[in-house]
Amino acid sequence: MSSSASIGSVAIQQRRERERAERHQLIVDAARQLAETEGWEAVTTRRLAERVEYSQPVLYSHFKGKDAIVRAVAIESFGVLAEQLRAARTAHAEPAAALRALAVAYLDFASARPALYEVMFVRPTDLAFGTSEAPAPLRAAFGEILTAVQPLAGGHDLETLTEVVWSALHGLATLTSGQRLRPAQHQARLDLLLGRLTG
Amino acid sequence: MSSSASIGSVAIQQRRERERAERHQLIVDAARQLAETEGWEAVTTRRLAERVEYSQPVLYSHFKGKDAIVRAVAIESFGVLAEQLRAARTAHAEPAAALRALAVAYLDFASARPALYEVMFVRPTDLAFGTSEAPAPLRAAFGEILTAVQPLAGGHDLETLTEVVWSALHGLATLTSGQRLRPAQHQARLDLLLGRLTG
DNA sequence: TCGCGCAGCTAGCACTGCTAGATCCTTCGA
DNA sequence: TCGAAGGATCTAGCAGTGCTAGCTGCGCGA
Repeated sequence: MSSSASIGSVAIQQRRERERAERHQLIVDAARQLAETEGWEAVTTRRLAERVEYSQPVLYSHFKGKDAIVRAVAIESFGVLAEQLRAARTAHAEPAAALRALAVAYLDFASARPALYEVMFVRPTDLAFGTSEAPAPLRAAFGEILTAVQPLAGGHDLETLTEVVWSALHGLATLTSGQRLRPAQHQARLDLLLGRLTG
Repeated sequence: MSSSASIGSVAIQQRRERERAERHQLIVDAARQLAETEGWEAVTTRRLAERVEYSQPVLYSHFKGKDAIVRAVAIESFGVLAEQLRAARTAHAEPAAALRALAVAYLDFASARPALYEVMFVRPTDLAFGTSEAPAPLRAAFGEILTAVQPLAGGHDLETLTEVVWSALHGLATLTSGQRLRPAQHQARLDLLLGRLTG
């Protein structure tokens, strides 16, 4: 029966694509998990292959190289961050409170998930940012900050002010993670920053 | 003649120590030069050894490991940055102008010498910072920012405000270097930041 | 001038990212 | 039902990494 045979081949191909997609995600998950528990220097192709219970070359049938795997983790993480920023922002009606909650959420993400923050913002990557080619989760994360800043922009250019706010948060996040700021003054710094930038 | 012999041995030992110190500096210079021209991924022990015209093991008689060489470059660079910040700050009598010049000098350093800035502030290192064990050039660099901020601190805690200013500059520096901010708005961001933080 | 001590080298280990080529298993057509 | 074709997967290996054990030969002191 040629008809059932062709139906079968389509179903089989679909199943294969589904299995491939699952394994693709398995690799990304393993990389993220390994990085979060042991740091990015522990993420090697051999250890990754061992985790997903396949040989190394399989990784290269899914990704062009190790960098592409790391990039996939980064893009996924932008989605997580965007979601958390949104939750924090929308939990407050008052603009100043919303921005503050968003800022706290941003810094919490950076300190709670340093490996993810590192690969998203610190490690030099060729991820497009400003352009329209930037991945959607990435634009979403920036959009969250922008939305929170908007009601407080006053006479300033919204996008410029957003860039400044983001830069300051990023600076606080990375210097804090590098233990270069006095931990006890964490909240005082944030208060001072937000009070001055959007007072 | 035992006296001349012992004098000779002292002189010889001094010469050896001098030569060792010169070679020590030669290694640090080679590492810095290699990093600035080809990036830190090009700084390998083999290429470094080739540059200084010795075999690899010689590096390990001077430094505990590759990390120690990189750290030496970082510490040296803190001295350079501190000097440039000082020059910019002392060139202006008016406090706001002095702080602005210092900020511009900071961002210029980051963009003109990205490899140095990276190893000083971006790469995760175990360099002590807040403590008194921090290397002198490192404390000097922070002190320059603090001195420039001081006249404009107003009612705020000086050290906290300095940390915030530094964080914001650091954020601008790293996000700019990663091409994540709109280049054309560079000056607008700095104006906005300084105006708000120390207005 | 001789012998010692140590500076510096050669060679190699265990690891890295990545890939060529062999192998086996699945699927399809006769 | 069976053989052949195709592709998915693995083994083995390359060139490079940081680092070190152990040999060698030179320079100094007596």
